[in-house]
Amino acid sequence: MATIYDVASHAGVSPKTVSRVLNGDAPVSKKTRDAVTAAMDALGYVPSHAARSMKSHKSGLIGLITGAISNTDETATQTGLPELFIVQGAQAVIERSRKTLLISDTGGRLDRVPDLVRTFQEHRVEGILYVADYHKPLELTLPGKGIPKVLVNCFDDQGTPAIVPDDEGGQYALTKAVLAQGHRDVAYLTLAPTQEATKLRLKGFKGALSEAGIPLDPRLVQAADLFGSPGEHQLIWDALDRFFAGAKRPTAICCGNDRLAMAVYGILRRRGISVPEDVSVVGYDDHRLISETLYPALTTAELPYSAMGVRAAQTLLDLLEDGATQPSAPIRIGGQVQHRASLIAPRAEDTDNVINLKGRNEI
Amino acid sequence: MATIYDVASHAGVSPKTVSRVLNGDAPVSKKTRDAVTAAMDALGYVPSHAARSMKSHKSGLIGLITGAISNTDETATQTGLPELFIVQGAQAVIERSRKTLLISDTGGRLDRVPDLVRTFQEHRVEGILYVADYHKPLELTLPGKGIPKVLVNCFDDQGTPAIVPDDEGGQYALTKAVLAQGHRDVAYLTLAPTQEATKLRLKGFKGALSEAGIPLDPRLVQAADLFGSPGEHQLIWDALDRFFAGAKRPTAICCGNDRLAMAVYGILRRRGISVPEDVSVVGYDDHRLISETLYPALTTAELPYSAMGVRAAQTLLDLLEDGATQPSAPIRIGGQVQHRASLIAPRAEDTDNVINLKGRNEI
DNA sequence: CGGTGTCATGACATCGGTGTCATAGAGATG
DNA sequence: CATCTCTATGACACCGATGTCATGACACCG
Repeated sequence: MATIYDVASHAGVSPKTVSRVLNGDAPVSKKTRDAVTAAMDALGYVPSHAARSMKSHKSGLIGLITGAISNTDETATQTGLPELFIVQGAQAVIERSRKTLLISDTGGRLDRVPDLVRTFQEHRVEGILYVADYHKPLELTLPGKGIPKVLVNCFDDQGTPAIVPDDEGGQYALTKAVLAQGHRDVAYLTLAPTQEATKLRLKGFKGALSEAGIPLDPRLVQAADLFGSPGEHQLIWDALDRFFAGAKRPTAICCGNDRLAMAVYGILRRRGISVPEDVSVVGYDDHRLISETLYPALTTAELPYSAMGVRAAQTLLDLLEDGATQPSAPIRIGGQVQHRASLIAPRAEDTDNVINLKGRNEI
Repeated sequence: MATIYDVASHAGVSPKTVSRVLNGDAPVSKKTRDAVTAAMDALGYVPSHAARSMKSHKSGLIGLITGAISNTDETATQTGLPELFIVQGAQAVIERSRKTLLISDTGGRLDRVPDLVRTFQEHRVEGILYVADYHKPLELTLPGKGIPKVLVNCFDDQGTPAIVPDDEGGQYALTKAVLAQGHRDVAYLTLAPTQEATKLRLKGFKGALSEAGIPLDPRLVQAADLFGSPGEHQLIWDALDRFFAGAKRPTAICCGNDRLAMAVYGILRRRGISVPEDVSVVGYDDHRLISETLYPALTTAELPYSAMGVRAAQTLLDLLEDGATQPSAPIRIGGQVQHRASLIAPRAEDTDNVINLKGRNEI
């Protein structure tokens, strides 16, 4: 590979002059510049990042740690939308700022994080983005003291800058959209109750109900997420059994994510219940591969992963410019409700019922 | 950040001795080694990759170009399985060889490839993996003359090493599995006819049919892929209309990918046809988010993206060791047929029919 | 006891750029 | 024409590692 010295002698100038042409940081006569440029082309010269960053003490690298890239089939916790979309958003921003993203993954094994950070340190990354596979508290202490960091989809209690989805607000808005269609008996098939998202979304769900003056029927809230493992279909059957066991059958079902909604579609069909005529179904994530392809297309709340990635990268870049930072609460990113064919108004008899209720409540 | 000089003076030895401790390439007395190690710990020393690679002329970096990471929502050509899984496989292998993967993405725009390669060259990557989003001919000439490259999911006519899926073999095996259940009237809802995968799989489909002595009914082969765009559901309706228009209705439907199968499930339900009792459905890709979650779970052929990534990385590493390489044909990677609930034997009357036919053919 | 080999260590140059400072000319000015 | 600015360029050191070669301290040998 050609060096700046090769270019210099080829063009009959000093290496420093070549450097000046490269960086445009000092006047160079047009004649010299042309000669240098021609030499660079002729030799196929590309400057060495290593030499540059060594002198400048700036690597121009941002490290990103994720589990997405090698969620091995074994550990595959396909909770919802792949973190990949977060990486997308971050990549776009980082690249625009003329830095390079160094992506590493844990392969699903947290104990590999120190190694990855070590590699980042060898490369002298200027900052680190740590991306979790779903909204959760940070499960470890990140090494790499002194390197600015931004957490994405997770948060710690040290005040490290963190970007998380607004689960409560998203479920609230989605539930409002369901109620706006006239539904009053709304079931909620949640993800695992231990998950951060479940707790927050349940809050949003309850908030929307109570605001509409609808008491929460505990029978209509069931958990049914096994991360896609074999027993899950059975779990959903059972949950639906409970939903439809009572006198007042739900006219709409909220699902913990689009993946659950996909399973619910199939199971409802098997039970002779059609979507959306008999019961409306909504998901969460707006995993478009699912939500747009399902028939009927799925109404869902956007999990704004791409926007979160963008925001995280911006936050990190700001942090790199400003230097110090004070602890702050996680930044919550909101998403849109995507209204599609799976959500319609309940049948007339139910609607009447609802209108009566409504009347009663409001008078 | 501490340097080797800091460590040296802290330990009271020369920088070169610190280097020896780091690399273990020359004898160092235990006492000295302990002092150096202690100094490194005390200072939090991490060697500089830049300085090392400058001296050694080896970057230890492998570049990977993909479109996966920022398939913007606009261009989102969600044809099947995300290339992500290819990246996974490659990452695992590269990491095991103590190299670092530098991942860049085109953001769906091919014209950015030269920039990315340029960045790779600045970092002096030792090799490049180019990953296409679906099986296709390479659409551009890759810059970066002299850098060993391996194509994944695509191929050129220059004999560049390439790793592609065995689409023909996969569809052949899958179709055989369908026929083995006793189906004789099998429809095929293909992806866009221009796609490499469509051509190859159709070959496999036809091969399996003809081997079973079943003539191909052209009416039972329809294309219906719009990459998930809005008009697609209608397209599938129409294709299914044609399938069920004739006297002999298909008892099984092969779909171009799992995503199409997901849409087909919904549309069949709407038409009052149950899966798998009335008609069996199979997909392609084994996109487990879909195939395992759909109810009933989907029989499908594995698109071995992870294995392809592994093979590609290995091929590249071999190439780096051996040096020169002679042009070769693309390496085809086969996948397994995943038998799940969506494929069962056709109803008795059809089976009788089949048995008759079979009898006729065999006698 | 001098010669020789081994072990442990250090001095110094080098990789490919860039920052600092010096300097040769070309014009401008008085 | 001497002096003063600029402009354009080069010499040289340095960033943080490591390869090469040299050397001091012993131990061993005859």
